[in-house]
Amino acid sequence: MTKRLSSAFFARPVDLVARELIGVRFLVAGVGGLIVETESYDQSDPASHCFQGRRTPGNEAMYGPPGHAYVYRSYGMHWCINFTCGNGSAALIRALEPVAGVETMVARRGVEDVRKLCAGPGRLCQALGLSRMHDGASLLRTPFELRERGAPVSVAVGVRIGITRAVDLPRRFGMRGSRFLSRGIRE
DNA sequence: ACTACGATGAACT
DNA sequence: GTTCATCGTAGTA
Repeated sequence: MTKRLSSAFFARPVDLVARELIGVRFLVAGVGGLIVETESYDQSDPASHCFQGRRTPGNEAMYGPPGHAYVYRSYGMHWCINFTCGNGSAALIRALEPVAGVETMVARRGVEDVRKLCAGPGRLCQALGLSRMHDGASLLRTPFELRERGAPVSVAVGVRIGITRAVDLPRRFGMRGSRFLSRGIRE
């Protein structure tokens, strides 16, 4: 088994962390898979919840220590999870390649197609059972398990999805050739 | 109290 | 590729 990620992994520039998260094994209570798609956000980014140091009751976790979960509700109905990297920055986890607990994920999602279990931030959170109760929790402790990638991967960089501000920034990272992305990467 | 708006997903052509 | 249902959150008053 590969090594667990340390808090130092997250205490670095968010673009680097988001890139290096590709291929990392991410489990919640034993259910999950390999991270194949991320996006980065920080205070300088007009598309970020923390743009220019903006603070709301909901985004406090992004100003907390690196290596914690920032879970927010999207469109009033989906949950999305970010890994905090300090100082109002975080990497949004957008898609996983399902590896462990596939039956559990199928039951939670109500779909059979493995490619649709974790392809998208909302789907991924539903499949892993993530919600507001995980907001602010440390990623280094139970129920989370994050392990270094076992083999090198090729990372594609493109523009982000589903935002209306700063649409041209190259802050989306994906595992090149993966069939489990929420969408193809536009490089 | 009232309103506007999504870091989406599902269904559809 | 496209449309659109849906509702919590945050901003305004």
